[in-house]
Amino acid sequence: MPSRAAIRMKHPSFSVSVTTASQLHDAVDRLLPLLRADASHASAARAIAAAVASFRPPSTLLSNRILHLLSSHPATLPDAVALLASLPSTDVCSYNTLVAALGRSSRGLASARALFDRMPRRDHFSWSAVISAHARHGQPRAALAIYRRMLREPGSAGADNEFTASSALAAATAARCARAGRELHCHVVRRGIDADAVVWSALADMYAKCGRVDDARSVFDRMPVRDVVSWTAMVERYFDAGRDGQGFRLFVRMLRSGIQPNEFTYAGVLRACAEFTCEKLGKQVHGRMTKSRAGDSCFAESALVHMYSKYGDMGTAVGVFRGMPKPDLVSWTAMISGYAQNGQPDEALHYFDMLLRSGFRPDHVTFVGVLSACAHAGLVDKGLGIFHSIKDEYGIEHTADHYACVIDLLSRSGLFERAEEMIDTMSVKPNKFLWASLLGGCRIHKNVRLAKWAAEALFEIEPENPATYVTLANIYASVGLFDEVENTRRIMELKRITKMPASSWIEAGTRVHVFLVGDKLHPQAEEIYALLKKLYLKMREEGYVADTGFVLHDVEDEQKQQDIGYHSERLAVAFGIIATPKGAPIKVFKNLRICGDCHTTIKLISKIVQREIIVRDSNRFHHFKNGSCSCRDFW
DNA sequence: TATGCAACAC
Repeated sequence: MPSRAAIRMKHPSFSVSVTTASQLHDAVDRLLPLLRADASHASAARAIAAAVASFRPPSTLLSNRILHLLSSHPATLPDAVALLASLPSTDVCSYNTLVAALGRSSRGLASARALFDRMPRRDHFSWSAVISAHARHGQPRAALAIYRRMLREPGSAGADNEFTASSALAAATAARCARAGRELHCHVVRRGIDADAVVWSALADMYAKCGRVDDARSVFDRMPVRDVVSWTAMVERYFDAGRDGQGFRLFVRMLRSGIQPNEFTYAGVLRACAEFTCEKLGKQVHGRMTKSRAGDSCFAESALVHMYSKYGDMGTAVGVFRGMPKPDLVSWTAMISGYAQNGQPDEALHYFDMLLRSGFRPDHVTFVGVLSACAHAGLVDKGLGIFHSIKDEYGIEHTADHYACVIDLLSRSGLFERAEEMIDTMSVKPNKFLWASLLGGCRIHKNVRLAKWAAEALFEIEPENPATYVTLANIYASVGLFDEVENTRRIMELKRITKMPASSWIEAGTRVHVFLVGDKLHPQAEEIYALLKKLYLKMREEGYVADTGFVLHDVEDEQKQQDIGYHSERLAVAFGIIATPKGAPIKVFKNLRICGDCHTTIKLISKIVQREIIVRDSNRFHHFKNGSCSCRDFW
């Protein structure tokens, strides 16, 4: 006699009417993907679960299916746990499903472990699930210990396969433990489970993330099979190591090998294009992505939004965003941060409002974007209001990054007492961004006392960073404390800290042209210098006087003007005027922060030559147009 | 059940 029950239910997006077991199976199949995507189907799942519970005689198969269904969303996980406890007999599979589901979130980790320990019998599936759960949620050492326990345990020999090995490798990777990784490498070779693409991928990734990119590459080269994951991972690791040339070359080889990049590949390559400012390449990759299915993914498209923001091209960024059928929180956040960095705080706040109206819950990264928009715009009250709402309204704990944004906001606006008070009373440890923000504010407002405090904290955190010394020296120079300037320089020399040379670059034609201060190496150097001279004459007619407070050395004024007159960003801008068509915008990138006098000068140049000039320095964009800058001189 | 995983601030 087959089991029978009558279920009839109607939910907004799910209605079902079943009487037989096979119809019930179908219903579970339909409901599973719905519930996975959306908690609103939880009640439908519970209703089906209740119906199955009343089946007579009880069916183990059906119970397992329901267990599977309830495990597929965090909202119904507790129901799954209760169901498992109520079942008269449970097989390994039911346990496994639940251990894996619990282990997906860090909150469920402890319960997953407890359940795993209670299991009467375990197979490779159970071990693998519990090892990777620990590796994923910050307990990689525990994961490795569980793997070792597995190897010791009698009767678990069959569990030592490619699944458990790759879970253990992921744990070694997360622990950044090359020693454990090497041991695992030997182990898989000895056991002969090294014919699997996933194991090889995990091996290569382990070496790369432990800082041995070349070892990773030699593993990669020896792989018997390479799939899209192995290629993507290897390309990514080159980018992580700052070896962009090798990364891009490997990406091209991947394409030539006929491997179709997926959304992860594209996202990674686009991020690298943004980071290494390869605008032409980025656009080519965009074009290629659009033609492939991977281009429809939110994942890849958010990376596009981010990339165009980093190029200072918010027009294209917003175009990509509007074309997205279903932007997610990351996409929205990318838009907000993009507008913030490009000096359009009103747009950033507008997008924040729209995000809220679309029903998204902002996360801590979203707030970094929103707060930095307020900071760049000097919106003190608005920014402080949002800062407090993070905790009071959204129940998110303030992170050190949030504090850094607010300190940025206060100190840019010269509100040093409030900044000091906040630093003294904040609930988390100030990070380097916070101190760097304070130092930056002190630079604007020439606050020597707090600058010393910030610099000292930075010397503790990152003693090797030349930027701290240079900024501090510039602050001393700006108030005429030249003994202190000399002192700072001496300390730098003593500690053998060398300034990162300032450089600017611009893409023109098929090349990237790089300039250093006073650089005459460019083939068109003569033309560039002649143009600058001509521009300076025009500027002087308009009453411009060089602001020499920004030069580090205490030298004769005339010499200062010489140095400042040929800063790398000016050379690049001048070259841009020569090398790009009349009226076209000029886009320059600089590795350090733009100098104050260059800022003034480029404003004037934008007016004289009637061109939009975009300068992206180490921390934000300046859009110069007709004599003014998008940052409203507030930087 | 295992590998690769987008957005943030100086």
